[in-house]
Amino acid sequence: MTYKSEYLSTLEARGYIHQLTDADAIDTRAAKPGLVAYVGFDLTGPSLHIGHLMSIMMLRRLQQHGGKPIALMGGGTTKVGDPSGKDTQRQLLDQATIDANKASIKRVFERFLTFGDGPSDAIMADNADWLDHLNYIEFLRDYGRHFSVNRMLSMDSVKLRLERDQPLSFIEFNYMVLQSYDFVELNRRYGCVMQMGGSDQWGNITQGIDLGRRVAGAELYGLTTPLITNADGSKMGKTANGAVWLNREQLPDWDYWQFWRNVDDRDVGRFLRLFTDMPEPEIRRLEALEGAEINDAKIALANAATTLCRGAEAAAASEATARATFAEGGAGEALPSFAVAGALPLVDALVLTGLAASKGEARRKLAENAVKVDGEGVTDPVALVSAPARLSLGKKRHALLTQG
RNA sequence: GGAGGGGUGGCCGAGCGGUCAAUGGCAGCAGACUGUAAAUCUGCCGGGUUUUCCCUACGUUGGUUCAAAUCCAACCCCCUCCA
Repeated sequence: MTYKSEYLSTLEARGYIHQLTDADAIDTRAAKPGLVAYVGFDLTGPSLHIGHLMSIMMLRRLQQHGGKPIALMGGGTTKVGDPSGKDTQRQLLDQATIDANKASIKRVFERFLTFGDGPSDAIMADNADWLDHLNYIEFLRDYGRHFSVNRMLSMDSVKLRLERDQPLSFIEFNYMVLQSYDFVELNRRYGCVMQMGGSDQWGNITQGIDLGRRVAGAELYGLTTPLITNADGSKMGKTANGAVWLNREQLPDWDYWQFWRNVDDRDVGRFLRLFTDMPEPEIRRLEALEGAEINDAKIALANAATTLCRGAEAAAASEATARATFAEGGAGEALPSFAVAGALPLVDALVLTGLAASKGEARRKLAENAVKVDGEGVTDPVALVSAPARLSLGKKRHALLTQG
């Protein structure tokens, strides 16, 4: 499908579109300036992760094409819990945790979006502003009557739970009602006419569109992004230590850069389109590289993606460290570093630096010939090390011991 | 409220008195081969201890037993059907 609006053309060309509620209408609307669209984010953790990056990039693209993006913090809905894609209800968070998560998550948006009061400046909203003070009876009468339980039961988020004999509590069942209401509220407050999100949000989005039409006569739209998997079919964004966090406090710049540097060959072009602003001709050139040369494309991807999320300095420092560490066998300053006093058992040092999860694992790795100190293989389980030293576990994981 | 089924390591899923730190699969880590890739093969994969030892763990708490993930009791939670 070809679009006349720049926004949709770009989204289509770069692979962001999974489903649209009304492609022609959205295209027409997007062709005019000032399209207001939103994406909602749960505040279940102190940081968003790579899985959210698609949605964030959608908002960024919208702003690049003259639209007005709204990042909706789920301060209210997080207290309820989205059942989509989950087998069991998750732990409900207390207010203090939600507030802390929100403060932390906000920071990352400032890197991707420009906030302000101008026509295409981004807005950050929080649905706690309207959900916290709802009056139950009033809400049921004004909005609850527009929801068909029959229909809700048929939605994937609910149906899958029921089919698999998994529990679904009433509070979770209400999640989509509240999310639908968010859409209506954002339409009222900011003239927002489109909600975007991952493909698992389709049901929640269309419910909101229906509700908007029923209670406000508004014409609303929805757009979902595909679930991004790695070329090998696995879910994208998992590493040894869990999710790839966007916040530096949760994941150091070096690890963030390394994540992109290590993507599968087959994913390089796709990821450049989705997760960087690199122009198409340059992407074409890079993804055409073959053999060992594809590594240049991966470095370009790592630099561009890291620059966006962590800043140009973080990207440059990581690249320099990578070169020093891998190409020259030395050590770059962006490697994780730990201060120690005097000599200590190598086994303890491996645990301290996080290269091994336990002393037992450290001993096993020594026996497996996986440990190096300053590039020299060590297998002695009772060896000592003293700073300064560079510890390596395998070829990729390194840490520095410094005198302290 | 009644009847039945079920809760095992990150996940799935065996085990159903000792030989169980618990089969197998997935995920993960390391080694070989490479390009900090993929695929493949090999090893590892609760914690501690210089290792035929100790601790923790099979929903929770007690009990039976020389010995329990396995038997008994109570309780908690989930699912199904009935009321």
